[in-house]
Amino acid sequence: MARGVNKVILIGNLGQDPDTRYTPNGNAVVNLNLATDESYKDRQTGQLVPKTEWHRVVMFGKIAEVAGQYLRKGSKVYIEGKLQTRKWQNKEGQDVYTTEVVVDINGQMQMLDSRGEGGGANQGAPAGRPQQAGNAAPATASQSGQQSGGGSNQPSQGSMPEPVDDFDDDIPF
Amino acid sequence: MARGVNKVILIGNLGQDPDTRYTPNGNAVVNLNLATDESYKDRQTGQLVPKTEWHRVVMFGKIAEVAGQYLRKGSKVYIEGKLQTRKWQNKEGQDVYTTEVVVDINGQMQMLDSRGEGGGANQGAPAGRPQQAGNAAPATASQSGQQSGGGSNQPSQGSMPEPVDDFDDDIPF
Amino acid sequence: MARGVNKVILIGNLGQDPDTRYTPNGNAVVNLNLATDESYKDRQTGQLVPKTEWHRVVMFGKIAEVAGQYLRKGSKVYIEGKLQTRKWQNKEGQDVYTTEVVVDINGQMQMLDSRGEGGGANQGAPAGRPQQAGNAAPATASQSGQQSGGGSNQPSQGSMPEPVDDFDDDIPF
Amino acid sequence: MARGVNKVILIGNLGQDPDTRYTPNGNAVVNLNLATDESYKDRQTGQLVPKTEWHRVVMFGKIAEVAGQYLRKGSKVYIEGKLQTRKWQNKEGQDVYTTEVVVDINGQMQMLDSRGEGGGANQGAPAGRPQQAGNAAPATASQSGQQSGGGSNQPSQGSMPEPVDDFDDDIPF
DNA sequence: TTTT
DNA sequence: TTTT
Repeated sequence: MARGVNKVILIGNLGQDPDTRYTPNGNAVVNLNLATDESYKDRQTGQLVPKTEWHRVVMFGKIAEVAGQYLRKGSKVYIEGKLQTRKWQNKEGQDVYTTEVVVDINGQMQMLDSRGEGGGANQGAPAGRPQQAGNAAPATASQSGQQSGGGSNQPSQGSMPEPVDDFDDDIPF
Repeated sequence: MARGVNKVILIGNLGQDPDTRYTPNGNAVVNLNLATDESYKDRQTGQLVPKTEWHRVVMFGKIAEVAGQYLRKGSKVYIEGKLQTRKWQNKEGQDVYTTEVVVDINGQMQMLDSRGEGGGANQGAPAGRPQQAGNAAPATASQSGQQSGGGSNQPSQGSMPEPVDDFDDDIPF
Repeated sequence: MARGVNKVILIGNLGQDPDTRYTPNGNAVVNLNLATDESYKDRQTGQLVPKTEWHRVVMFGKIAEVAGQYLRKGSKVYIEGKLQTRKWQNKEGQDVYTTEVVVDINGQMQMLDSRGEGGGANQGAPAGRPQQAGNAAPATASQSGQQSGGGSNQPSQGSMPEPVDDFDDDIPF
Repeated sequence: MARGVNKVILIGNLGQDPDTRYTPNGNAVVNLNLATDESYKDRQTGQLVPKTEWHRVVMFGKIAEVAGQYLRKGSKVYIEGKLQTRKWQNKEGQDVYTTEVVVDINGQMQMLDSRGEGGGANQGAPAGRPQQAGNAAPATASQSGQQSGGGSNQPSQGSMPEPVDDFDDDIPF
């Protein structure tokens, strides 16, 4: 239930292969960087200037499993989720805020690489939506009705992947 | 034009009165903090736990003018915008990233306090949508077709309000 | 699961009290007429002309129960659903198509009459969101995770309310 | 401007090549049939049953031109528009209502066949987004800020393509 | 009438 | 920091 609406809809491409982890309960958690492109007219030159916006996306549950298995660097994807800002401490002990698009049991994902390669897939890893039998990937994943054992759509601080250790420096985004 | 989709839809309440500024060209820029509420069931206790998400919203152009004039602390509002992450330096010279919901010429706003007071309005400032003549506020503002002089929908770094000076400490969010 | 995206988002007011029925399984089905207003500039006169669009909304499950109980004629509401076109026969045996916004287990509803009356409520029926204890209505209803007994989100022709009988003439919309 | 929100977001495939026409002012008007797929679990059999929903889409202005030029039968596309129900008379003089998704100056379109053929393109007509120079199609089209000469986003009855003549029988949808 |  |  929610008093208010908090909805994000993105269509973009993955900057890297998705990062898949698992909670202690065995629930998949996938982190993505998604690029959405836009171009605007420069006031001075009148030129059309391309501008890429990067989005940090976190997926839980069944959608995370599908995303981790079938999305690859360059994959085009539709996602629907909600905005969430997380507070954490960097090495200097300072508060840092990271805003993410959370795709949980109420979210949606749809792979949009229906025809051909996902682009830039690593060493034989499946990209886009492979056609071979026994590996049929759903183009869309929604989690409504799912009984996600660990309540992954509202993870407590403790069950979330620790963000600080995942990066080389203080800036996680 | 855009290659990709980057859309945010929020319904929430303002945490404070909006902060209105003007670019050198005289275009209004309004900053809001918007709360969206959600509640989730705690795994341990089974209790319904309320959870508030705060969103930093930046409005440009005509929508900004309407928002600055009619929205107040507590006002309920629908907004449609896009995600944008800004990079800036804090006092220690460290990179800091702030994600905002940008409501520009392509965005939309709708005031939802149609019946009665907006709540918490300061010293005589109009709140909600007052019915008296001569002060008729549009409940909705969209900017499509607007010829926003300063190109406010793609502000260069230079024309944006300097974020660092606006706060008492390093954390702008 | 879905291959494709089919999403409708509306904020509008009810033209009449909601029409609540029940399936043989006891699941609530609510029909609403929702008005969204828009104004456009007339080419000839340059005048701003108001234009109201009416939407036929059908709600299932828990959302339907909440809607039937708390929404009234004039109530302002946010809904999220999907488009669905139904084919039926009128008295002359001709095929007629009716497009509806279906709010089922994947949809969302949020009442937006938080302050004051919902407007036009009939004889003591609760309108908007009444404050009195024992009658606390959720402002928002989402159905994710709900185990809707009768599978009300994909009703077979047989379990749906018969559309023809509900109206005085052939035109159900 | 709008008092209310009326938004439709679809990702689907075209059932046929788009139907392009022009208003007396020379503005393009494109009609599409868009399929969105969904599957639901049958109550009796427990089987996953596929279900296709067909949407009638009408595009105006620049988006219509791009759509008419680059979309083809089978093309996958993202569109954002608004719901509109039109009333007209069939041959028997009866009122008929047709609900369409209108993509005008406030709408958006994004072609999603970025990699490879659009599928089913007719005799050499460009499908999907062809890569060859001199034929570069924008993957996305938005019309905000556009000064559409004929006010195509709010067409009067008179300037719209006459629906009755376009079909073999009384049912246009 | 599409798509996988 | 909001709202119910």
